[in-house]
Amino acid sequence: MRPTGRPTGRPTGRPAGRVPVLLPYPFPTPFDYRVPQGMALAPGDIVRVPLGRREVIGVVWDGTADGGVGDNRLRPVAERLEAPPMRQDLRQLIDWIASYTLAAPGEVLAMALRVPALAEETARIGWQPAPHADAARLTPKRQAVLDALATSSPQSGPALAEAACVSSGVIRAMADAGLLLPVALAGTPAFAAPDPAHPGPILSPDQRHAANILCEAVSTRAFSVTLLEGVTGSGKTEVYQEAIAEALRQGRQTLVLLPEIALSAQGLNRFAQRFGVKPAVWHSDLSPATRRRTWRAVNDGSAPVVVGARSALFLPFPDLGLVVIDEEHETAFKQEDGVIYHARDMAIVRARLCAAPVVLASATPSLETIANAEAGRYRHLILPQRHGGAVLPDVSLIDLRADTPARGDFLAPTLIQAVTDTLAQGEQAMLFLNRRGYAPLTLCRRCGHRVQCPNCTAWLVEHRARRVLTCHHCGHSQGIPQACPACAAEQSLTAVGPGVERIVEEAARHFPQARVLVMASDTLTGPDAASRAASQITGQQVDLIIGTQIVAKGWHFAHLRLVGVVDADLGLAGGDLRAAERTVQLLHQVSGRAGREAGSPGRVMLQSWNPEHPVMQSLTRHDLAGFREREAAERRPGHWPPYGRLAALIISAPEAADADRIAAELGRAAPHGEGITVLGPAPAPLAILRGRHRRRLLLRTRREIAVQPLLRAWLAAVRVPAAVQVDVDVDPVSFL
DNA sequence: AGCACGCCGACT
DNA sequence: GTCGGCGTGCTC
Repeated sequence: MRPTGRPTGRPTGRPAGRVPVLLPYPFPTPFDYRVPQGMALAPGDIVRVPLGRREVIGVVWDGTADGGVGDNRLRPVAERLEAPPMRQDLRQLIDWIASYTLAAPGEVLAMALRVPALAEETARIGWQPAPHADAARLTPKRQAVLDALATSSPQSGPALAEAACVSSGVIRAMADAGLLLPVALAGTPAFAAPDPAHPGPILSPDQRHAANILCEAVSTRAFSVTLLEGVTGSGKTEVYQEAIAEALRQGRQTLVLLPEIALSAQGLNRFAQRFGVKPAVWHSDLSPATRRRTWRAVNDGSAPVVVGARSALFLPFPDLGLVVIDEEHETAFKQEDGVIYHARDMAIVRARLCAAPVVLASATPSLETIANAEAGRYRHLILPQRHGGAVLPDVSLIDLRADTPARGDFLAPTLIQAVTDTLAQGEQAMLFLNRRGYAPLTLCRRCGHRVQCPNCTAWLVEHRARRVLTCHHCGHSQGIPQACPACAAEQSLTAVGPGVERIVEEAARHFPQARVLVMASDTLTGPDAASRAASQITGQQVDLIIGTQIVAKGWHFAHLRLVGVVDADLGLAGGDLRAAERTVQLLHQVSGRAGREAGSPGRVMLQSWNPEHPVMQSLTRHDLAGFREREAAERRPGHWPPYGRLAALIISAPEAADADRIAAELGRAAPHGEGITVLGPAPAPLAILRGRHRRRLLLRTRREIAVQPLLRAWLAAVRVPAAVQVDVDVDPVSFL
């Protein structure tokens, strides 16, 4: 990554009375406005400006207003808002991301402004009992509300509902009936200050050594990147928490980026154990009020540590002193719609703009990060052992060709026996299958018809519990037909292949006494649901966990002894560039859930039809280094990432012919030269998505050749009609 | 992104 | 004869 074409530094000579204003819309450049007499404006100021026949919010931008529009067409800035200005590093980050991803700067700005922080803080409303309330005849629930208020000061609606164990509807009804009166509450509570001196866990010598190096990086107050690599259970979190402690001692802020689903109470509790309080959190589930409060606390520095998902990248830190990216290899950091960007890479850019050190933590670092470490661009720290004497789980393969599941089953006899034994010993087991629903394919036994999505090139997935067939790409959903839609045969449709729901059904047959918990993204919506599930598991209210890939993410389940992977080959099927890498990472992470306690090693069993595959072999031998070398050897000669650069063009249109025509034109206009290769155009693997026909082109260059100038020239050479959309994906992760 | 302008089908 | 569909184009 390197900045291309970013406006540099401050303006030198701005024409008097004219400012560039970046608007949160997909215009290619900022618009110029006239500064009215008596209004002083500086870059970063939030302003209201006329646009067409409406007024919109924008940000005074850097650089010279270029006079591309004549003075006579200039319209005046309507108002400078009182909102806190956007600081320079964030403006630079927005320009940088736009330049790198080829998105319009305004689209990137829209992400940074997608915070209700610009709105005035609304007064918080609390409730107190009306004077006559206790004289009225009350239902038990209403009485509980009054009882809760009797012993406390006025409380907000949600807090009161929780205290009285009633739903918010009861509160609302009582307010409507005049039994509760609104009062303004005092200002919002501040975020408690994490205490770096709070007694934390005792670190092993390896951890101490790594922590010291990270603390040194923090106190240097300069940009650097350190890869903290350690097998699952080696205590990476405790190590980077020491770096956070150092940033706190320095009085500077820390951003911890996590994949969304890992933002559960489990991780936050570990933070609380170290620092005495929970950190500020940032994710898509926050209520508008909490978002606003958090945004302001970050902006004024009163939230010293924020743990957040990828959008936390755009928070207004005044003094960022450390960026931690946990589970660095996670593909969830790549945003795939709208502005297509990789939050890990952009967080590194932000850190560089703030002169802050970065810690990348992972048990299975991405090949990109490994290559950066090997090239000396990143420091590389390795935690070689599991912490506290725990040993790595024993990983074995089940050869499905020899140890074949019974007819209609997906679990091999060996795995069934292992689960039975584990449960008999009062310990927990987990079955992992990275596929939601009941069955991925519904097939007519009579005519062979496969039930397809009407909008996408994809089979509909049966969700038996919800009694629907649904598309995992566009969300289309329909009832399960009684007869075959093609040949009208009755009772001929049959479910083919397993999803987690079907494994649940099978588990109920084999392990009838087990208390089963299903963990899938459609059963656990949001960090709160994930937290509840985790506490059920740690509280041993569950014997058998059946889950999709969300079970892989950083959980710590002390009593989990056995992990069975139902279909270890699943991720290898697509055969794209990163299929093997992703499979190793995912299965290694899942395996890491087993037996993290000292003295009780866990077991992992991988069901595979192809146990000789290098991926399977490296997993059983815990030989990630060997796998990386093999993978590097395959990618290096062809200049595939990380030894070269990739960018994808995705052409989509409602009519296949339009997509084909533009794809062909782009193919003819493709850049060429030494070290530049263009593959395609070809139909995308998801040839139709949400009713749009899709074609792909892939640009590959040697590492020293930046793709952005090539892409800009390429796109400028082809006129694209409005019906056709061309999306640019720099550093693609997904090849669908 | 909005919002207008503009050119062809079914309604009071 | 108008209301309204959304295709194309513009907004400093």
